[in-house]
Amino acid sequence: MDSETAAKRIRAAIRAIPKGEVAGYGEVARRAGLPGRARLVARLLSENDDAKLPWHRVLRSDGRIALPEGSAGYREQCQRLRAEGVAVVNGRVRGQRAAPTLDSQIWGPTD
DNA sequence: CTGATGACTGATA
DNA sequence: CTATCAGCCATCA
Repeated sequence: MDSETAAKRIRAAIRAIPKGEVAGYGEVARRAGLPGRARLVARLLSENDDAKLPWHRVLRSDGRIALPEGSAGYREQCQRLRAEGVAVVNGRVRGQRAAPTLDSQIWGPTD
């Protein structure tokens, strides 16, 4: 599969994240059919230019904002998440993990 | 080809 | 809880 397809799948996976929910890089990559490509997802977000892409719903595996605290992107993500009803405290999303909340919510229990 | 780099992850102490 | 370390993948000098 070429990078174009991979990127397309990843964007689709991110777009599938419902408002008010969050997902981890690894989860997104896995659901995009690209297991182990968490860093690829990160690279895409760093280069993404699609305003329709809810990149702010993508967090690290520990439920933390991936961007460095104080950076513009960090504040942007925090703000957007809170605007969607996601409780963000000290750069961390309310909840111990990010992705697990999805699996049964978005993608469905069976999968 | 080799090594460095990054919006990463999991294991271990 | 934080700190280190070792994988991992794609890209680039």
